[in-house]
Amino acid sequence: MPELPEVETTRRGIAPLVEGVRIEEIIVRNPNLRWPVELPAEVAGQTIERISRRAKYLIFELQHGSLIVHLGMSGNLRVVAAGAAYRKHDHVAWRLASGSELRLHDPRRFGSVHWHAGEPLSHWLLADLGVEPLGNEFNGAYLRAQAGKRRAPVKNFIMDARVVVGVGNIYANEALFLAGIRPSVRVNRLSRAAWERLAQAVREVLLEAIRLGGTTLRDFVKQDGNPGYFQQSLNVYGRQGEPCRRCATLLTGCRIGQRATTYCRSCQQN
DNA sequence: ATAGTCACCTGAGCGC
DNA sequence: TGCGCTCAGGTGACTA
Repeated sequence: MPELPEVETTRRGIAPLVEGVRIEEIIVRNPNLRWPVELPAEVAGQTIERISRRAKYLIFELQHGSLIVHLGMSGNLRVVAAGAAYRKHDHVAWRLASGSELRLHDPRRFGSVHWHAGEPLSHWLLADLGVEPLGNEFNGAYLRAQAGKRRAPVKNFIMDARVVVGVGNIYANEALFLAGIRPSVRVNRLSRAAWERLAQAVREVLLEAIRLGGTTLRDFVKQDGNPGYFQQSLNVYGRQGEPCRRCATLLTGCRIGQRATTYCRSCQQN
């Protein structure tokens, strides 16, 4: 489900409800997520000092280490009253001293929960990640340098987490539309100006999606149970065969890197 | 090193 | 109503 805006929306939603609160107990109802959930007993009793984000990972910074949570394709985190009935696919629950419970709900179980005693960014899942798209190092020159002599389609490249993190299938399609770049173009064929437009478009689309609370396609809900509203702003994703909002040309669909791809053959010519 | 493919899992939607 | 098929917001591991 979640790309960077949905993860950030989740972080902002739960932060005021969990920061500074002690974890009384962690209940692992089903450890069979993407990786087995194995949490040492010492996690209970610690206070959540801060919840931060790196890429699509949420980092619960505790007193003596971190919980690193990924929501996979279908995960969400919500804070509910302690004792509320479990729903199907509520796999992990944090019983909090505030009397609430934080719950990880993830039908497809592509999400994960890791305990890491050291510096969180040194965890193997986080160690080799590329730059944050909303950070200072991310710009056209950086993308161009990273592309080097590579020949991957630009859509694959922009979704490569070793280059830049947080850009999933929805926002890759949307950013390429905003930048006027065809998703299939090989990265060694893009001009300086195109890279600059793309960096700007990625930043713009992510910020706007965060502002609107993310994109709700099927089941994403914010921590308060409400959906995000960015789906109403989608220009191309999921709109194959429908008219381009800018020029009314019918949008073209194809698959790039096994993922559904939609673009306007008129507006996106590089 | 890079590009492309596969796998993990459940649920929704569609055609028949 | 049911069956079988396809597809879905991610990403590590594998193959050439």
